[in-house]
Amino acid sequence: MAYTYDYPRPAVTVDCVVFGLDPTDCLQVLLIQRWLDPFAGQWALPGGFVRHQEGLVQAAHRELREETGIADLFLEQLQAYGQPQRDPRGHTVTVAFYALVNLWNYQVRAATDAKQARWWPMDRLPALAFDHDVIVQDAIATLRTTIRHRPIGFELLPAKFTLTQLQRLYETVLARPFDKRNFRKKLLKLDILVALDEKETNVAHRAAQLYRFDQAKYLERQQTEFNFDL
Amino acid sequence: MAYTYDYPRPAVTVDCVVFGLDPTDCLQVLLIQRWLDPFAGQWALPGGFVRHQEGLVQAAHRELREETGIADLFLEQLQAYGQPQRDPRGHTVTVAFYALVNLWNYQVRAATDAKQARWWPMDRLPALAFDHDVIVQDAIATLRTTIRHRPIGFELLPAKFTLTQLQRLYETVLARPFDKRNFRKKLLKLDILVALDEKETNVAHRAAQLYRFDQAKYLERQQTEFNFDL
DNA sequence: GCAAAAGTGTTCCCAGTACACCCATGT
DNA sequence: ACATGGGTGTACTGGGAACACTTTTGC
Repeated sequence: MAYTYDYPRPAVTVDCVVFGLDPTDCLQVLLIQRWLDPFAGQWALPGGFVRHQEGLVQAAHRELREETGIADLFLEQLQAYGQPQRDPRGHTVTVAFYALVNLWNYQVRAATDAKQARWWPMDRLPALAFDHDVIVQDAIATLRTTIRHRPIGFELLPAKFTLTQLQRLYETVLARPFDKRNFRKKLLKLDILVALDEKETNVAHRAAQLYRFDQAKYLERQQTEFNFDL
Repeated sequence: MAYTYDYPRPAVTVDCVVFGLDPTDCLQVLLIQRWLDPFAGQWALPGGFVRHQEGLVQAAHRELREETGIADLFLEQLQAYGQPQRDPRGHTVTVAFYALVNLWNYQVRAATDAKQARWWPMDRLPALAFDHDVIVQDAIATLRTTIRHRPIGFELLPAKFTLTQLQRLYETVLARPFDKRNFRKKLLKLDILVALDEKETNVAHRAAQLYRFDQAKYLERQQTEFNFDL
């Protein structure tokens, strides 16, 4: 089968920078090991060619499902990369996405996947294929700005979480410490968290209050010129 | 001539949302009228197909030069749009850019261009071809956030400008009033503007001090955790 | 001299920051 | 009883917001 066009066309791919928060509070990126040339054996972002009549977001979700088994995750476009030399096979434009997953659900799955997918700590990534190192750096920068302005951090945590978990998440992503009292004051005043009738269990210290993020409340506040801004 | 591939490929285009500031302080968008189907006769964003081995930014600049005569302008990627139905001719992915020009230079040029390019006031755009209305709305949203965090507003003004012009620019883009004294205080304290040895001339009122934006100073400040944030 | 915009300082308030101790739970 | 993290309040400070009059220029 062949497909013919009047003018040359670049290939179009999608690539995903998937972030997950380790139980030890280290931000991880999901990579897959390439089988085929170019860059056989090297690590790369999960992704692949956009199919005929397939949307970009749809393609990103499909590739993630196929290559890592992950479905139903937060996924948003980063930007397109189109330097003509970025792929040695020929002119290829890739649309990069960044995604956030709750590692409490997916931790085992990806590690044992047949396609050799693995989580790597953000600050100790291996050499990456193509221009994927640039894409990862851009994704980290975007994650850092976005997490300060929109409540996407919750995507990295389980549905029920403690304020300390949330604080550590912000400290990890932004690589800077927060004052415990000020952090709690700020977040509770935003009035987008709901205290559950539940506490931590089986911890060797005072059990912490569990909270959940209230999307509906956030959307209300959203209207009335309110800003998240951590 | 024909080009053949093993798998179908979407076409790849670029589209540019070019903003200019009218002398009457109205934000304008540059549109071109289409000659050919689909959407013949309708207004659309300047743009077109990415050529073989051509970078995305390069393609955007080329199309702008060809279709509107504008060169050397601020241009940054917005995002890619790839809904399969967005182009009736077939699966087409477009990478959208937004651009800023100083209308004091380009005002006449675009209006008299052979390809029927025209500036339209942002709030009274005609119906647009493809999904270009969505792209324009996204570009406006991005412009509004970006102009508050990075000093890109100066791209819309002549090299020498008054503080009142700058204030009106922000008021126009953000569609909200600023207090004159507070605005000046804030901007001058940032220390990225340089007062010139020059004043306005031929105005029927007290002549205003002219300033220019000092890119070098901005880059210095940039390092030392300083934020623009208007 | 009048119309039109330039230019300039002070007060108030809120939000961010810094900071230290007691409490609950499991071992 | 002890180790571990959970949970809480206050004082200070700096930046944003509100606000009105004098100055300069061309006509």
